[in-house]
Amino acid sequence: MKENDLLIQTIRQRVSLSNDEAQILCPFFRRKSLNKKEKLFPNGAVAHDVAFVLDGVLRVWAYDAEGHERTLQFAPTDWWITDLASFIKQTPSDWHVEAMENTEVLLISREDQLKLFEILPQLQTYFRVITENALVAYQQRLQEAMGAPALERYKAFCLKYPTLVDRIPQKYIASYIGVSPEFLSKMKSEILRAGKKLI
Amino acid sequence: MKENDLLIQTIRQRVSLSNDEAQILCPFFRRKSLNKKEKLFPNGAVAHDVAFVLDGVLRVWAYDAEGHERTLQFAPTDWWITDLASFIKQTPSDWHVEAMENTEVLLISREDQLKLFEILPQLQTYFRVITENALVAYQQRLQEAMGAPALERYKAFCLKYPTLVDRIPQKYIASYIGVSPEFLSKMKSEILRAGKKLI
DNA sequence: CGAAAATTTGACATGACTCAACTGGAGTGG
DNA sequence: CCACTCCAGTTGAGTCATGTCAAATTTTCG
Repeated sequence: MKENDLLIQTIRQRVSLSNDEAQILCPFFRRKSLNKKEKLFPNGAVAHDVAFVLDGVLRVWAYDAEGHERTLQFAPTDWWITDLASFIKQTPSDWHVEAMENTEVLLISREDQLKLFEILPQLQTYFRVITENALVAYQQRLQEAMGAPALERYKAFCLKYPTLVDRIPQKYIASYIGVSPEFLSKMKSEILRAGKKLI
Repeated sequence: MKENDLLIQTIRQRVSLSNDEAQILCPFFRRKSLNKKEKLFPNGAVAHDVAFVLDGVLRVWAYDAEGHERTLQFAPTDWWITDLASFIKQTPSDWHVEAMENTEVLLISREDQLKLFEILPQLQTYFRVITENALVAYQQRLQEAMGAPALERYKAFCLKYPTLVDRIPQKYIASYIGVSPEFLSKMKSEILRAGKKLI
């Protein structure tokens, strides 16, 4: 049960959960290992599960109208991730959920998640709260995407994902903040040339 | 209680609610009228309440880095709206929630909402589900904002808010899709000139 | 009817993209 | 341990989508 410690601990940051309740919860989750570049589910399949990252990094992405990769989200340790639209409606997915490194996750299916909400009401509270917070984060990011210049969006990324900035290839950061890899490179060299500190 | 019918009916589209339960729920809501241009709460105050629109239209907006208005969301009849970040944390608000017409709403405070979740668990389910759906909508919109040209975003707006397209001033649509009012005007005349149908 | 607001239009400016060439590491196999 | 390849990153020239500013026009509404 060692591997579930992180999960329990993370949930307990938001709602109370007795040891007995934790024992009820654990069997609902399955552990899975993904190799670098491996996907959580095949292209176009239904996202049956939501993943809780134990170690490694996952990334959700899709091609845009011009055929470029656009990254919706990164998920390092103790983040939840899936194709939410596919997961909540159990319809074919539009997004790829892909490991950027060898990654360990815990999985729970939508069906089991809804069962769990019946058995442990505070789990529904937990997911309601993290969904509310995620919604706020997307609102802010949309505001940035529409109103802030690319350099500001890069700074915001560096603040939000400090552990990833020097860990993942830069082109994926570009695809997250919504600029071409070339332009991100130019912005960075501009920062250096001006001798400015980023934050 | 006539005025609460729309609320009950809207909730019943997602979760079951007996007549007795509906009677429990109603007293938690207060009715309020807003005049055109009136705000739901003063600039910078805490968003104590979330609003359910009975009639009229509300709009959530803020100034971006360059001092332009950016519209996050419109809420016509039977939509929920507030400054979510302020509402869930009960911290001072960054966004303005403003009536675009004379508008009737039902309000419930965060405190009462959380109480209600204890009394009627399916209400928590209801809000979890609509929050999940809102999150998916923001993910799609972010993907559009980053990857799709302005004309596509305008078309998407017309599909999402068909009742608003010819009801609200065009400059607010521009501030929602993230372009200048001038550029939206130019796109529209381009569509006409080309004789193309929008959808 | 008249004033204020919204929209349109045009000339010009610019941030960000494309394409192509080049540089530099990281891994691999001989 | 070298040579080769492959990907990521950099740089530059040219282009395009969208923004800015200002003026003209239309619509809204008191």
